[in-house]
Amino acid sequence: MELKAATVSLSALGHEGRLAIFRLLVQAGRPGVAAGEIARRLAMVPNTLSANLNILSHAGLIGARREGRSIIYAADYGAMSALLGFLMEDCCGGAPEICAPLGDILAKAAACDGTCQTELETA
Amino acid sequence: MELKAATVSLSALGHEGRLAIFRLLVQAGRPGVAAGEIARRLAMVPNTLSANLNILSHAGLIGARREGRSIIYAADYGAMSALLGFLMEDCCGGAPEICAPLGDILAKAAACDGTCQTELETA
DNA sequence: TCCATATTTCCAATATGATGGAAATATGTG
DNA sequence: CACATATTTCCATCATATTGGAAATATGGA
Repeated sequence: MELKAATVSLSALGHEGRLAIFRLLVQAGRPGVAAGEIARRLAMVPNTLSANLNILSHAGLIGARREGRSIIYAADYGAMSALLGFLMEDCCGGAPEICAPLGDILAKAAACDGTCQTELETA
Repeated sequence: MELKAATVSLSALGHEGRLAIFRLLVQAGRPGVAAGEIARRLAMVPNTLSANLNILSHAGLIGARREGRSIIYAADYGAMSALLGFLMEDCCGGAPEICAPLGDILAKAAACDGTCQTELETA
């Protein structure tokens, strides 16, 4: 990933509504969530939601598929991974003790065993 | 970390110049880099740089200390860790196989043994 | 075909962010 | 104190993002 693409992704996430949408989809997993359901859960006006979904989608952070009358959105975990990797590239100038805890926390989150939420909260 | 704070951090990073600054500091490690040195390396006009450093600082992503005539900026690895953790909170709805690779990549980055750059590039 | 549901597109008003020149402040030096 | 260096603040301009109402499009069902 290069700088420009990362900028697009981060600025897409740098918006309260879009970040809420993205997190909802990250937590929802592969099945994803229909646009209408997102609007209901986050209390968003349909057109605003649509614009924001479009921005996230254009940034590559989420994907969409049609299912009957609904359009289902889902997080793109590969894009998310690339983005986080980019942020941590050459992290801390080779001093492991600085950024090791960072990896620890994230490894726990990736374990996805149900305990990761509380462990993250306390971190 | 709550939604609003994460939004501030992400939108601070969602800008080409600021993201370049932040990565430079993340790679520089704890010693940090003087403002003037950042300006030189990234070819930025002093006042624009100052404004952007201020935004990153206000978002908590970087810290500053004065050293003689210079002001030295350094990445705040704790804030970075909290931000990445927030993005991955309750990741993927409990399906480890989806976001496990994400943790793998980041664990490698956190290892900081000098090989992490190439490993990240290929990921 | 007609209607209901789901989502997007169009549009205009408003707000927020980015930029750089010039001046101001702070520190160190002779 | 006078001067050079380092960085910030002030300010005005310009560009971009956000918003929601209303209309348009797409799908499925009677």
